[in-house]
Amino acid sequence: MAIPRAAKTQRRTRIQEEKEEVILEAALDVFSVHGFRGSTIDQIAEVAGMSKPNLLYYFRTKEAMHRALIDRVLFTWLEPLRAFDANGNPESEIRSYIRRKLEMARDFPRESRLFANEMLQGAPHVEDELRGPLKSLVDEKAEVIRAWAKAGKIAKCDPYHLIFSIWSTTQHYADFDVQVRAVLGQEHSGDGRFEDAARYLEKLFVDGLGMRRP
Amino acid sequence: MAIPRAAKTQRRTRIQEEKEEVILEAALDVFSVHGFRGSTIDQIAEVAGMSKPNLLYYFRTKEAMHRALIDRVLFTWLEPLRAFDANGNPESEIRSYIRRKLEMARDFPRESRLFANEMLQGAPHVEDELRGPLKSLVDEKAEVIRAWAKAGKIAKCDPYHLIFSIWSTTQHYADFDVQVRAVLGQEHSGDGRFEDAARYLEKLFVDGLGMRRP
DNA sequence: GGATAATTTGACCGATTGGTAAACATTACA
DNA sequence: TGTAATGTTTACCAATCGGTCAAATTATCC
Repeated sequence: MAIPRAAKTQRRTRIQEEKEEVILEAALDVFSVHGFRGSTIDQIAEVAGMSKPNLLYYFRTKEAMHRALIDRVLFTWLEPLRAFDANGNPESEIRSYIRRKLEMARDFPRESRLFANEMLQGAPHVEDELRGPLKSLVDEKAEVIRAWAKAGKIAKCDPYHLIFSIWSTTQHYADFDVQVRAVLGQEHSGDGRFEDAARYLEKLFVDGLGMRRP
Repeated sequence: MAIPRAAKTQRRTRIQEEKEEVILEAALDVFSVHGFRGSTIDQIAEVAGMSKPNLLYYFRTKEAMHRALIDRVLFTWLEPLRAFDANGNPESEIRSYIRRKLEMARDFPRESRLFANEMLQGAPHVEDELRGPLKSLVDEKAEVIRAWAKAGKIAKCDPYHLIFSIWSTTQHYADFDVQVRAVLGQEHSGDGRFEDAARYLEKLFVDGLGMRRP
């Protein structure tokens, strides 16, 4: 008797772990490009190289697949912000945050697009996470930045909009990759644009925080 | 005999103009949220308040509707960049460009999201426009910025990444509106966040271009 | 090796998809 | 006002959608 998701034995089989991995990988491919509504189980099944009913054996619904994907990605996505250190040097913290975010845009563009799609649609599946854990984390880091400004370590600025602008500029290189490539032309077809962006953005934000002034 | 899109007489009827307007308005509502694949003709028809076959009388296919929408929006969307004046004062040009882009994010968020959706999907419908007209316009304005830098009016910087960063930061307030609202909390439920963003971004970029240094 | 549980698949279902045909209603214009 | 063109709707189509079911196959463990 087939009981999906191993309801009988609480432990997950080796096959389960492997197949769920394959499915989520395929789902990331599809969802990140077409969004939730625009993606079909058949598409994902084809990318995953298995039959549709087989997919539905591991994830009972399309929503369950999307949910699992979002949950997994959400945590690792906030990793760089979490690593933002209150005790560190402001300039190097800002620099390394930008660098890390750009590396993620370069190495995990699908994850970035998955979130972008979700945001564009009004975050119907993750609004709670935004208002809860995300807001808390941002509030905490905003307080750090505010404290730096109060201590005279950096110029005064709105910490929330600072964070927004770092998010948007870095993720832009993942989400709008086609546009960036089209505008830059084929001479930047390698990963050079990420290094150029890193140089430009680090300078922009460091100067913007007045950390380079005497 | 019904011939779609007035094939016989070349002129467009009053009714045609009105209905096509209504349809494109509804299509913008739907496409901007769900993307091309995720949107259905029935959805658009319901928003437009007419029957599905009636929609298809004016636009023969879903693609034709999307195409017409993109074409119309594309032109007005680049308006602010076109207005960027080589003979103007660098600081005020940058400032007003940022302000204009933020106003568009505030007043035309659907148009912004429509493009964002298209970019996320790899620009399957507009890649030619990106490589052609868009790239030309950006190349032209980039040259202006480079000339300013050479003349010592602003600090040296990569003009392409400067433009990218202005695009991304401003459009962020349209495309990621849910996230911005969630993080800022409900006390910023009005349009105040746009004014805060304008203040922050103008300062960031003006400082970044060294225009405030002695 | 055999029993038992876990996995996989083909056939199928009702709902929804983009789109059509033709009848019906309305408008514009002589 | 008559009539031809334009506009609208009902009924429908084949394809695809998310998802189910039972049967077949494979892995696991004693």
